Amino acid sequence: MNKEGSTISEAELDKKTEWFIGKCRQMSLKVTPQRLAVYRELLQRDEHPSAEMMYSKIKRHFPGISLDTVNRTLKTLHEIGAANIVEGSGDARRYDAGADEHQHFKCIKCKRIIDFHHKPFDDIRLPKYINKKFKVLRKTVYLEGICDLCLERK
Amino acid sequence: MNKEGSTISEAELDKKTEWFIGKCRQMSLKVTPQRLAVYRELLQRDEHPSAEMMYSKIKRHFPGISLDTVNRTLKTLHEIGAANIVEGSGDARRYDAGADEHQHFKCIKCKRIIDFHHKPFDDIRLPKYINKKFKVLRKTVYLEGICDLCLERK
DNA sequence: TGACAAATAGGAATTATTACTATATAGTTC
DNA sequence: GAACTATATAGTAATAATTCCTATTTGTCA
Repeated sequence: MNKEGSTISEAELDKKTEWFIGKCRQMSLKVTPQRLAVYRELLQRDEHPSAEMMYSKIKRHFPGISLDTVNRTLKTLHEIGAANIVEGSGDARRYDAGADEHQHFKCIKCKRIIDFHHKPFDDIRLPKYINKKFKVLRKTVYLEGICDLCLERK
Repeated sequence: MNKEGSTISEAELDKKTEWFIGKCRQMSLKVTPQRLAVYRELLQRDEHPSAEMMYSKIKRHFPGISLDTVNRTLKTLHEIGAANIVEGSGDARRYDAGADEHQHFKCIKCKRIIDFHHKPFDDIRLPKYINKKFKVLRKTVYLEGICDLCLERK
């Protein structure tokens, strides 16, 4: 691993950048320096940054960029499949009364969270090295997608 | 299921309430009407409400309550094990460059998100009724706990 | 009942995210 | 390669989510 959390080689970086430029063209998105900067920065991070983290990093090499641009660009990257949003993140905190074991499906349209229970998921086994390194307080199978109601509506 | 998403009987509600009161005493937390109201409301919801959703609901029967109290109370309920926070929710949106398949471990202290990869998790099979009802775009095994660095620091 | 620690209301402050708008620019056309 | 046009950007304002602050109130226990 290189410095500052980077996990990618120069060659790999260039290859991905080229792919990204092609993808933008294909989607009729303009290849702006800002977009390139955001994408290339994200490629070099393995810490799952927030928009704010990305912003403060990119600003060093690209002083004029705005936070809104970083936000918009990350959203755009996600839409064209050049970035993932870490599951569950980015919406208001949600609670439940902690009843029996169950798993969650979250609708990305209406933000509804629906319980389901599939017994085999109750006892997924973690690899030893995980339990050795971290104190795991919670493990679950988590689904995201479009719920039945939003599918109809569509 | 009863009206308005309630899934719990009167008897069950009273039983849980009693347990909750005992738990508060045990933890030297005062049993305030607000706390009871929040807990009992949460028990009657199966929609995984946010603080805001809880607030607007509770206010109907408890006009004076403040949003901050609902927020604080939900946090307290979580601390004593009377409520769960839905995995991942409540923090800023986080991105990654969408490389190879992997799973996430999130540290609840420092909010760091760490990748790990356990091959068996790549092909967990969902029950048929899920795929039938929802369009699942994403499935993952998600862990939460305390990371190695925070364990040391402690 | 009285004393005290803890909890609350209400508002202010912070943080995260999105919206708005005038300006700038990538990509295309000629 | 100059001009055009739709898109993207910077900067700021607005909104949303959450937490902090403080004076006041209220459970709890002696």
